[in-house]
Amino acid sequence: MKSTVTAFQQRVYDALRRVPKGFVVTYAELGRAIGCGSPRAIGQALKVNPFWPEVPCHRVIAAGGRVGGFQGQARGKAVARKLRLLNSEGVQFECDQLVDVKRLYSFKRR
DNA sequence: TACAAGCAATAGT
DNA sequence: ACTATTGCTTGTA
Repeated sequence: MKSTVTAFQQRVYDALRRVPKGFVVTYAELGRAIGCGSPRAIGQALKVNPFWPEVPCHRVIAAGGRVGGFQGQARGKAVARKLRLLNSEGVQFECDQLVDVKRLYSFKRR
């Protein structure tokens, strides 16, 4: 199978690459950055993630500071690994929730 | 080409 | 807590 990267995925990866290390971004913000109102589409694109680890999908979290899912698992070890990765980058989580909301990155359009 | 099903969510009730 | 909505991808006919 050939990895078919669509324009939408390109946008998602491009926006995600803009996120600096130690920061996280929510599906809503990311979707807003690429002009998409459906975070599920983003999850679909991140699930394939042909640009790993260049595209840090583990930096994408759900709204409200929740963790969300990872690698196709909305709950499980994969999510625990995601928390561990983020914790290693300086983002602290507690009870599957973001501790420092300031770690949330916002896409500023200008 | 057309239709149907699925996905790491969010918002509203 | 549950249901409805939403945008995109993939597979089958």
